[in-house]
Amino acid sequence: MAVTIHDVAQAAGVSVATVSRVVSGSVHHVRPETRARVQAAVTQLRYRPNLVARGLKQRVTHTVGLIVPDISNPFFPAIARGVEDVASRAGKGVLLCNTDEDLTKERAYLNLLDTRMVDGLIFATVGTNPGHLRMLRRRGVPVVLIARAPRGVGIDAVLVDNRRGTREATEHLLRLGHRKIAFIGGPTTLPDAAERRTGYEEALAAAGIPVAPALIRDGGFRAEGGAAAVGALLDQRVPFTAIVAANDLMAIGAMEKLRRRGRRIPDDVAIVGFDDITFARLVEPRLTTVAQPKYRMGCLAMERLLEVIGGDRRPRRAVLEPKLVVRDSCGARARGRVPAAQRS
Amino acid sequence: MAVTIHDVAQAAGVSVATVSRVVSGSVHHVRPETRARVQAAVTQLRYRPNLVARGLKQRVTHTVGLIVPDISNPFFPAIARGVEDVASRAGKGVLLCNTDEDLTKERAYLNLLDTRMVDGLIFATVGTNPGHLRMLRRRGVPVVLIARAPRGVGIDAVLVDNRRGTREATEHLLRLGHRKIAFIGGPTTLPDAAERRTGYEEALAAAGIPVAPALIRDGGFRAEGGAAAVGALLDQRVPFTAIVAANDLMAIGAMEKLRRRGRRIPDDVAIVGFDDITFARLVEPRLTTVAQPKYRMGCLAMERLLEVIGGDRRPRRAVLEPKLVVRDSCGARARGRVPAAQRS
DNA sequence: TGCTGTAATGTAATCGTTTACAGACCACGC
DNA sequence: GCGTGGTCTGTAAACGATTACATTACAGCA
Repeated sequence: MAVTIHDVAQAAGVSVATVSRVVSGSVHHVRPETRARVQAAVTQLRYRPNLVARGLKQRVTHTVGLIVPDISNPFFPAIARGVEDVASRAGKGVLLCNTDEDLTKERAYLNLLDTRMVDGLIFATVGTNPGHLRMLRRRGVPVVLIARAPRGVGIDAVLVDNRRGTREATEHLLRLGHRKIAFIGGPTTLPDAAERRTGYEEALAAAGIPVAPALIRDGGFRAEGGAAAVGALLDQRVPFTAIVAANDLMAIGAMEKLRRRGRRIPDDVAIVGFDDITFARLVEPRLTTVAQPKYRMGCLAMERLLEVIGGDRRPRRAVLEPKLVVRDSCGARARGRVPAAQRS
Repeated sequence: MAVTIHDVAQAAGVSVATVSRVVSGSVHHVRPETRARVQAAVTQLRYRPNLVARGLKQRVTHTVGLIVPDISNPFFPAIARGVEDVASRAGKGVLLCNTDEDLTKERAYLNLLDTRMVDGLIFATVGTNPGHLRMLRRRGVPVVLIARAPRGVGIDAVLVDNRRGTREATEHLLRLGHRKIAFIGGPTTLPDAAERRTGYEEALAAAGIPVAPALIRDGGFRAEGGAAAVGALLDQRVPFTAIVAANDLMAIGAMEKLRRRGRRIPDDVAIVGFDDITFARLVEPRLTTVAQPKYRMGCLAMERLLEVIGGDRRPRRAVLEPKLVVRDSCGARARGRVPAAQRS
């Protein structure tokens, strides 16, 4: 059915080797006249080399795997987009895998991607337990981790400085006069959730404010979790005037809950998120948040992966600086108003 | 480096054909004893068949292409997730492609996916001009369109009833007493944008209300466009008490703008969106919207694609019913309050 | 003239599978 | 005793490319 290299060879009156040399732009010499004849046949027959066959022979499939917990989590699409943009420019395809942070699925995908002979992997997932990673490393599979990386595994990674992010967010609130700042964190088993909490604690410590366990809650990185955490805070009458949320989803969930309980933002409670997902600037009030350069992280990860595939094997990790984007949810931009903590 | 079928054959003391028969679960008979020997060798050597080689021989790559305009547009991740879930259950991989609705990119991807011998394609993109589609059809590539389908091309598709969606949204506002209802639409070149507008006009017509061109604006399906459209409406002092937006992004942009101009939602202006993206229920007030079953659409499209790949060639299109999700942005749930249009 | 080197092209092996075909073996029925 | 038919297994030819190696032709040179 499809046109093969044999058809072209026959049409041009040459051997398949010659066609291959012309088509794949090999270094070998081909007489200009022959080359022209082959090219004519190629265009006439609309020949396009079969990448599967080529992949089998050359052991390069021009395919990479992108493993995320859940593409419908708003944090990942921008990353995926960055990865795909760079990949497609380099002629590589991106196989999308959702693991739901389920170890079984993750293992299954890893095996699958191996049998598919992908050229490399980008891991933007949590469940990356070092066992897997070490195995991949041993097998020599090019891998780049993104957003999360277990300590002590010598693998390339593109990360942001989580600690610095929450530290700056907390410092911002301190500067605005807040002293009772709650923290809604992610599952503490995740390294980045732990780092974000550390940043918050560091900022408090530097300001000479003791860390109050009652002010620290787990919101599981989900909007509902953020709402629940705030609900508990209010129910237990723990006093607070500001919140640092370890991601935007929880911040938005918290805002919603605060509003239902009659608290105004930022007048009664100031809040800062983390990630800067698309909707951070669409909620009301617009959410002040620590921006992760998600798209750029995706690009960088793919660029690094291309280098690793190209043979560069000295694990490097890029740690990007997060950036505090000040909007309206913390009261800093409300010139006329005075933060709740300073009133009365 | 990698373990091949030859290694297994040697280890088990049989031919590669026998190994293949055991591994691929072919119908051929293999003596239980031999089978056991082979299986032992397989597990001992950790053999896993090379899908590239298998694909070349069987002309099946267990890969499908998913073509979307932009995965970072919040409408698509849920679709992608549905597609991927069903695909992975069927042992197929999903190659993600972003076209930005650019015809050149689209064509490039189509060629690429062809040379990669993908088993089929899911097109969740706008730029689907019938030329492409007809070519695919001619080549016999299994294709399923999702969310958008040009008329008159006999290709499988999974759609929602756009007209009905906006009609119900508009009827809902009419029932609440609104008479001056603005419509913020998408680019009218897109068939679904046109359908949504038609639904709005039908509802007005059925209520005996003339369609006022001044109330109809193009928001380009983007948040900024929604804001701009509302801004223009206000600047030109076109009176309106409610808005139907052809997607949630525009609705959210519009809400933001209304708020900045001092209009309260839903008291001064009621608003209904379309799509029910994740954030529709996170904005304040929570957005009433016409829900598209995005995840299910992804699942259905992939299920249908599997059937088409399996040989079922009679184009079928599934038209799903959208569902109006009533939240707080239209005033229907605010029992104590009276819609602005009925006040004084 | 004959030898050598190089450019241009062809032949065939290879990548790792599947599978058509053939052969070996055995039991069975006549 | 001998064909016949059924299992089981092996051999080798695909799939569609790349590429090591062989071959040819011809120019340059002694």
